Amino acid sequence: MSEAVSLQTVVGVNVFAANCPSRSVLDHVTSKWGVLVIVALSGDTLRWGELRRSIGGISEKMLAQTLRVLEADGMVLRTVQATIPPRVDYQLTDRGRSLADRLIPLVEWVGDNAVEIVAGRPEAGAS
Amino acid sequence: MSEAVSLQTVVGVNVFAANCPSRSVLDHVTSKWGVLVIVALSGDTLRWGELRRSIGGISEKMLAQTLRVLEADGMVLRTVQATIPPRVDYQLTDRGRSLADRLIPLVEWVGDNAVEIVAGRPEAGAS
DNA sequence: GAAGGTACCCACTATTTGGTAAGCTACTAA
DNA sequence: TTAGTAGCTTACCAAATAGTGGGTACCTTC
Repeated sequence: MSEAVSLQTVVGVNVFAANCPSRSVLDHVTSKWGVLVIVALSGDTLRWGELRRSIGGISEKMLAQTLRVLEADGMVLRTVQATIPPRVDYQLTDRGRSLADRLIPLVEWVGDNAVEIVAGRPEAGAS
Repeated sequence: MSEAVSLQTVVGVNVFAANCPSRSVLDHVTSKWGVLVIVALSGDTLRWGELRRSIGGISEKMLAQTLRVLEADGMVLRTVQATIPPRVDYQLTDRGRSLADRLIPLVEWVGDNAVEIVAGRPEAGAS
């Protein structure tokens, strides 16, 4: 059990504790849409509409909600230009970029292994 | 936009496409309890009860459900010994271990940054 | 004989998450 | 005049997720 224990010891807070506030952070950074938003912004600054179009299947509601959470956690910076039509830019903060460095390998892993994993799943109604 | 585009190009499938099957894999590996189970098992094999006790706050139902999903995706291996009382061991497969290699840096990042992030959040009911 | 441990499953309920569709402001183009 | 654009917000509803409490089987300990 050496490794798992050392993990809990090394980090400042214990993610394995039920009431640890880090749990909320973990939930945000591993949320369904949060991951994709962070990775999408890892390339460069995107406008609202660009973000919406680049993340297939996201609804406006979910995009807005996800961006608000990520902004509150200091991962994403929102810049409004009061022009007509309005222009709103989203970019990663330093913190967001350091998070993206951890998320990109994960997303790449999913991309590399997804086909195999899906193909290997037992069928739901197998006899 | 070079980086974000190259990310989509490099991986075999496009995680940004709405109907891509990789989305389900992404959902599983970033699920609330899935992350903690994988990381907990990264140290070594654990029994059902050990797993339950080491992940604070998880219910039996959620642990069972999470383990079934991870087993179906080939991340976790379940070994039953038909002794009395029954003994069931859970361990990572090779695939699970390679996933853990991507998840541990993320969880460590959360552990290192959680305090700062939580402290910096705007207060909900600020005047 | 009652209680406890192990590793679950099942039904029911509650909470959270997510989707759909509409509306909003202020403009421009047809 | 109507439609369209940009970037949202709100209300309503469906679905997924999560918790509770019970039951199971078989044995050991009190």
